[in-house]
Amino acid sequence: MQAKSPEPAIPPPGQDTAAQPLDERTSLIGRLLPFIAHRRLEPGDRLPSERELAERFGVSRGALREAIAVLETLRMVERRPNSGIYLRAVAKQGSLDAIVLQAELGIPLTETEVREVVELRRILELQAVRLAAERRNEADLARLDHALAESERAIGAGENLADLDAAFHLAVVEATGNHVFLRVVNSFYLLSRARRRHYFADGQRAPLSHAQHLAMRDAIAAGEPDRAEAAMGGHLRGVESYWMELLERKARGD
Amino acid sequence: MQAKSPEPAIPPPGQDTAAQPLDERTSLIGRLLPFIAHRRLEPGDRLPSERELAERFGVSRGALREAIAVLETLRMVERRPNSGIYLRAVAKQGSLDAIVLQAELGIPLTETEVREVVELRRILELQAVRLAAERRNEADLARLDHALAESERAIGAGENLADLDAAFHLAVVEATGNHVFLRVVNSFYLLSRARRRHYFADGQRAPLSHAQHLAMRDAIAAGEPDRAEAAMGGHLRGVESYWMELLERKARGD
DNA sequence: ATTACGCTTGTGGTCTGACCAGAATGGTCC
DNA sequence: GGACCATTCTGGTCAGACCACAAGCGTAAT
Repeated sequence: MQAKSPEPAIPPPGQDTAAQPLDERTSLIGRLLPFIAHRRLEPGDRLPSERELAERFGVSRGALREAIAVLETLRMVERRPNSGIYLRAVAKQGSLDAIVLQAELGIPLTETEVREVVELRRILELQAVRLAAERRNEADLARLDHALAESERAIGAGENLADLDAAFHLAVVEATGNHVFLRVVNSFYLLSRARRRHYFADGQRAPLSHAQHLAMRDAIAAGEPDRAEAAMGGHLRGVESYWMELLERKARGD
Repeated sequence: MQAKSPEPAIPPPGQDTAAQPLDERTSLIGRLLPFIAHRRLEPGDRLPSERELAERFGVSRGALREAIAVLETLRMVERRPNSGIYLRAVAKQGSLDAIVLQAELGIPLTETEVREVVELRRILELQAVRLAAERRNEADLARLDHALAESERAIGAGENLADLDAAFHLAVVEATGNHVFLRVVNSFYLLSRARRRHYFADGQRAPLSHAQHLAMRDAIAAGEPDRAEAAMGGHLRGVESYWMELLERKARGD
């Protein structure tokens, strides 16, 4: 598994900007979201009709409808037959994947969202690593070791560790045996992929992270939830401090 | 907020079956999923072409594409231009909302999924109620009290408490101040809506649940995370035993 | 003035048929 | 055997049309 798309391997490994112009073809949804946000529409407000939106964005109704269907499944809008398309209370009703989609479109998380994601990730992963230590089986350990071996190779080759780091963490969650758990955490990793590539662009971080992963693996293999949780806690603290510094820097004016 | 669609209020309050014939118009996705499952396609396998699928399901290519776009955003399939539509490793890569969608389509959760959802819900809500007790503000308490008042009224009127119960629990999560947290938990409640209506169809459960909610509210208002967590833990235990009994009954042959 | 009816308009939902660029394929030629 | 090229098939997109239905509005009857 791990990464699926080829991708330009590693761009100029300096940084990934996370704010690329999104090609020139800017996916339709990527243009719809700013449009909605810019109009300051309140939840419950009606959007322009499909025909009007299609014309305004210079696409056919079919393409527009496809985009709206996606926004509907993410619970951002609601389509009422013979009536219109209505905005929903995104913060309360929107799905986690709505944020994932925005991230994939290059729209950065707000400061609040960053803090919330960091907090929730800690909650989930601390609990996951405990359960993993209690339940891991041979296949789980093999997955962990495979991810670790791949990481070691990648570090030696100077590759960006972002995806392999994710693979390890997801292997931990998978070791809980709870696949719904895995789905949720996977969304979080998709959410922060761009930023995590930036995180690991600093070559110093990869070896430290890897060492902490090794400690975690041992605790899991030994079946010691407390030690595993402590290891994960310390590991996350490092990542979280990165995020917090990022926010402070942005608060000071980038 | 709470419920959005009218719905027949409360069907014959005996049970909700969770396996309705899905009207006659059976949404296209609701037919696509069984088709994929029935063909025993492995992750990575290619689906028939859009044209072929459209013909097979008796719909236009546009309608078919809309459905595929939804499945793609839920990370169940992957569309590769000029190549085909490919199945993804749903259990590992699929989104939480994919399960929500299935539930809304009337497809019941597997036994494994039920156990996983129950476990994850406990993890999330225990942590949520702790944070709520630490951070709640006036607006949060007002939301909790509003939900409680509505519940009291509904119990008196003999209405099904499912949605108001959800409103209370979501108000607890909202009191954490973490909106991403709220999104995740909200998905869980959407996921089990039908079953929860069945749960509360037993009129005896509503008053007990309400009393437990009151205790939780007090602990949150008092700012006592431990007591709040204990209250939530006991409350969840009741719900979980319902689910486990359901599974056992199904295991014995419905 | 008030009510009841019916037409017009606008909406999402759907279908048809067509074109495009790019991959995948398979054959041909060197 | 390997490089090349034409054909086929794919998703992606478009334009134009029809449908059922809700809402609004005007008219007609009360």
